[in-house]
Amino acid sequence: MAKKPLVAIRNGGACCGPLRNTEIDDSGAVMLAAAFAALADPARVRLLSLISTAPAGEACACDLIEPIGKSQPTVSHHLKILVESGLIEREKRGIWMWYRTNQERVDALRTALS
Amino acid sequence: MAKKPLVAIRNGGACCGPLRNTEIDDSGAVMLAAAFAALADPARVRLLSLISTAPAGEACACDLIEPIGKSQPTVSHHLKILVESGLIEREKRGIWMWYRTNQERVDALRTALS
DNA sequence: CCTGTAGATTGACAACTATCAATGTGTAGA
DNA sequence: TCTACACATTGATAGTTGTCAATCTACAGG
Repeated sequence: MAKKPLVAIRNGGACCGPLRNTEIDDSGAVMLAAAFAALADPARVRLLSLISTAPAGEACACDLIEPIGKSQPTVSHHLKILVESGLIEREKRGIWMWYRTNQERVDALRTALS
Repeated sequence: MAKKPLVAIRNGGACCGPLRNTEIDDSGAVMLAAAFAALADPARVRLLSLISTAPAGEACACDLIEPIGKSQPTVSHHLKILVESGLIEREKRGIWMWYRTNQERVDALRTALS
């Protein structure tokens, strides 16, 4: 039976360092996975995009329902998941609910993919 | 009944542009959501991390089972999901299966969060 | 060929998710 | 206070996901 080499045969020493420098521990993985799960639905990806590109970085819930093309409770449900993940925040003004991104959290995800 | 202003009250004109410049369309959102779904489990986040930080950017499946702490079929299942998402690739050499990241796909995710 | 090993696949089940209709809650105008 | 509105919450249901035991496939050494 062949013995597995300790290091991959390809690129064995000459080239490129690892694609990431930092190993992700277990609790970090749980947090990252929860954030990625919040983006694991097309409706939520589009909601984050709509909110991020909205004027002044804020969007009213009333302007998010029609472009998503789902029922109002369903859009509200997706917004709640995004809020609970920390990727967006919400604030009530009058009868409208305004949403904006939490850029710190989004950046944390981007950093994890570096 | 109050009339909703066309633009958010906060930061109304003076400051900062949108957090993202590009609106994400529906088919793009579906693809992005599928990729994020592949990272929506702590085991898969750790697998991607382990593979990315492995020497020469490659890791043997046999070295991935113990650190994940799940059964061999379960780890194989998670690796399959990552492969099908396009975030990692695999190659058989002898009796071992070697995994490496598809950096182009990972970068696409990072760009989407910019 | 036979045998041992690496790891993928199958089958089953419990846990979770997306969706909508119906309903509840809080706000503003009359 | 009554009414209309914006949006959250509830309840129900169909579809999806994570997990492991058991099994299958392919490779290498003898």
